[in-house]
Amino acid sequence: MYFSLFNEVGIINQLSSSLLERHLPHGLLVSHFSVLNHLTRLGDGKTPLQMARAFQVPKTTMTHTLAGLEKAGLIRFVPNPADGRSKCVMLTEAGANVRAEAIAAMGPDVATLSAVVPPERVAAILPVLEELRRYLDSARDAPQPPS
Amino acid sequence: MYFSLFNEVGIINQLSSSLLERHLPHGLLVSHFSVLNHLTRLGDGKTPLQMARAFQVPKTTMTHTLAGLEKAGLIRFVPNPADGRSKCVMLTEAGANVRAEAIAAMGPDVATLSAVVPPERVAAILPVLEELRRYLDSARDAPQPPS
DNA sequence: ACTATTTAGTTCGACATCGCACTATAATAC
DNA sequence: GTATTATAGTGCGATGTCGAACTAAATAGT
Repeated sequence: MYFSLFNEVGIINQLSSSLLERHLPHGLLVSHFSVLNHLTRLGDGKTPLQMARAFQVPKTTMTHTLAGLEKAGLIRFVPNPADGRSKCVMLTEAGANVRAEAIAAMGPDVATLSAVVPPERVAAILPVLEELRRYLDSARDAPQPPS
Repeated sequence: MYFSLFNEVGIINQLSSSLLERHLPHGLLVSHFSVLNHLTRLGDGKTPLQMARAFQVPKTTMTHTLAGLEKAGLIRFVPNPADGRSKCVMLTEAGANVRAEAIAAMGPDVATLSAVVPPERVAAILPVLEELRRYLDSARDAPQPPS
């Protein structure tokens, strides 16, 4: 049954990604949107490594994603005053706008979705998913116990 | 909140994939395992296109995945007697063994997981996820992913 | 103070995914 | 029966992801 669970999760991830990307400016992926969203909700000034950890992706992936966002003018880097090796990621106005527009563009879809799968049900499954994620996260670096 | 949902789903997908791949022979990915699993549970003799649709992936992706499995000797192709353009995917003994061994190797992990997130809770959220998937699938209208 | 180790970030290479264009076969039209 | 259209699968190119090795800066050990 756990296989079915992971199977569903995989397909939902695929479908939701492509659905979201349809509402983003050309060339922007979910990974880019997620970063913009993160910076908006939790405030900018984070370092790339912090964000890599937040998204559970390798830092090389974050480097790549941030490079794309900077090239598009949606974020900019400032040196980290507390650490010469590091940078701080700052959201630009263009970046905030792109995020806001994407969310607005998704409004109708979310509305339709919430009619099919009401928020209560989502709220009901979220804690389970979070727990699942925490377990998987903890099992990520811990090899299977000796048997 | 739906964003959080998709975010969790994305991370869970990532983590569960790498966890599963740790128990697969070197070079085999989740996509390969999923195909072996599918052929075992639903019977072999399916065409590549049928499988592409079942997994919601473009057919080019399925071509690639199946090529890898054939190269590893885990499946083999036979011509489709009903359609000269098509093939049938057959599971080999080696393929069935690899699947069985991977599942056995995951046993302890699944056991640990089921202690943290008991089967009842998984059973409770699966229908919601399935409904979510059905909606997303139906909303995937204009473009042509598979087929 | 000086060296060793750790850490932030990048570069590079490997590879999975996927869209587009193409071939071959089947189904349909007329 | 031939021409048109639709379908199954593949080759190719572009791109995202990620591991390994690298550079530079910070911290720990002595």
